[in-house]
Amino acid sequence: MSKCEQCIVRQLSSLKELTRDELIRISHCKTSKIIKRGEILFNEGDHVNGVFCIKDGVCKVSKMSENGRDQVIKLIKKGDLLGERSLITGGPANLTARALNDMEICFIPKEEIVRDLKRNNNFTMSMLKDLAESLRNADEVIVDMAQKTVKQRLAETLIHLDKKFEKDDEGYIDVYLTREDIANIIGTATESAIRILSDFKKNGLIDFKGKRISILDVRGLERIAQKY
Amino acid sequence: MSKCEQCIVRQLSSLKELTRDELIRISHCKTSKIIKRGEILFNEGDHVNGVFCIKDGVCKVSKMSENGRDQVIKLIKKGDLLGERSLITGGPANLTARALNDMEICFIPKEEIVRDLKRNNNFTMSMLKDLAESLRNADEVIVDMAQKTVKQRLAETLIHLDKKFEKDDEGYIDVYLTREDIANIIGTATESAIRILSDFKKNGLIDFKGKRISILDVRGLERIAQKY
DNA sequence: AGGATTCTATGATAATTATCAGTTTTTATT
DNA sequence: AATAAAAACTGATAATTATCATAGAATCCT
Repeated sequence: MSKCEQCIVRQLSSLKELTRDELIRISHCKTSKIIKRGEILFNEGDHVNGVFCIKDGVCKVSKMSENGRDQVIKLIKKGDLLGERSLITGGPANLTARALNDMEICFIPKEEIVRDLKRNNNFTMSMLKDLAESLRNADEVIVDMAQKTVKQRLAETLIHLDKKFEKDDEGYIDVYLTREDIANIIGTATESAIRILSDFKKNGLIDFKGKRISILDVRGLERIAQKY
Repeated sequence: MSKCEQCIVRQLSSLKELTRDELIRISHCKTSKIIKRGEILFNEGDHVNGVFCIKDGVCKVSKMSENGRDQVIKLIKKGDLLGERSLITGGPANLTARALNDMEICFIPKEEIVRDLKRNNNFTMSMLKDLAESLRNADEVIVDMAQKTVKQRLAETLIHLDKKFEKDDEGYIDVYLTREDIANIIGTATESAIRILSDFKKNGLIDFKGKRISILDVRGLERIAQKY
C-alpha cells in the first residue's frame, strides 16, 4: 500500500489540509485501482460513495443532454480530486466519468472524507474555496457557451488544453481527444469541429497529426476567441 | 435595527446554521439599505467585502462577455444570499448585480462571515453544500447552453421563472424582465427572444401583457425544452 | 495480416439564428 | 398632457451551424 503523504493528489488538492493522523487513517482505508482507457469510473445516477484521487491519466466528465448528445463538462487529470461534489450534496452523481487513457487512481470511502470535513475546518474551508473557484469558472463557461460562436469556443478550448496539459518533445499536447470529444466540449457537431480545426491548421494557428494537436499561435487563437 | 433572528434570509440560507450569539453579533454590525430599481449592488471587478442578504426584491447577476454582450447568470430574490463566493475566493467580484425592482437588503461585512466560517463548522458545511448544489446546477446550464436550441432554452427559462417566482392574482409571474433581459438569460439576440415569445403566445403556451408573463401550458413547454 | 470498425474528412443542403432597418407601442419625464 | 426616450415588434436578409451522404484513413482485434 502506497503512502498518501507523498501523493501528488495530496499536494495539489484540498487533501493537503489533512493532518498526519487523518492521512494515515485514509492510507489504510483507501483502495488503489487501474482504469483502462474507455472504462467508466462512474455513471450519471450512480451512488459513488467516495472520492477518486487521480494519480495518473486523464478522464472526461460529461453529461447527457435531454436531446441525446453528450456534453463534456471538464477534463480531470493527474493530481485532481473527482467526485467531491456528489459526496457533499449526498445524491447520486449527475455526471459520467470515462477514462481517456489508462488511469491510476485511489478511491477513498465517503465516510472517511465526511468525517474529516466535520472535524477539520481547514479541510472544509479548502474544499469551500475549491468549489467557489469552480463556480467562478463555470460562470465563465456559461458566458462563453451562450455568447460565443463555435469558432470562438474552439479557439478558447484549444488555449485551455494548451495551458492544462503537458507537451511532448514535438510540442504536441499530451491528451488525446477524438474530434467528437472536442465537439462535445464546445457543444457543436463533430463535422463543424473538424472543419474549424482544418481551418485553424490551414491558417497556421495549430498543427495536428491525427489526435495529436499542437498550438502554434496562442495569440492568434486568443484574438479569435475574443474578437467578434 | 431589525433582528436577524426572524429574518427570511436567515431561514432560507446557510445563515440558519449560525448560533444565537453569532447572530446577535451580526445583528450589530450589519447595515440595511434600500436599492432602487436599476441601481448596481456591485460591479464586476469590485471588491465587495461582504455579503448581501436579500430581504425583498429581485436582482439580476450578469457577466459581460468578451464580445460585448451581457449574459445573465442568475436571478436573486427574497431570502437569498449574494456575494458569498467572492468572499470565499477572496478576489474581486466576477459578476455584476443590478436591481430589477426596488430592493431591501442587509450587508454583512466580510470579516464577520469569515470569522464564523472559521469557527462554526456547521455553517461552513452548509455553505459547502450550497456551493456544491450551485455547481450541479451550473453543469445543467452549461449542457443546455451548449446543446439546446434557442427555442428550447427559452422554454426552459420560462419553466424556471414559473417555479422560482410567485404569481399574482391573474397568474402572471411576479418578476419583470425586459425582452433584452430574457434574451440575455438564454444567450440570444433580443429579436429572436421576441419572436419566440410571440410564437409561444400564439400557440397558447404562455400569455403576456408587456413584461407580465404567465405560463399557460407547462407540459407543452417541457415538451419543447426536451424534445429535439 | 486482414477484415471490421471507428474516426476523420469533405461537399451539398437545410435549418437556425443574427443583423439591420424601420415602425409602433410603452414608459418616463417635465 | 406633451414630449422624449426606451422597449417591443416585424420583415428582409445574411451569417452561422447542423444535417445528411459519402469516402478515405486510421485503429482495433483475433
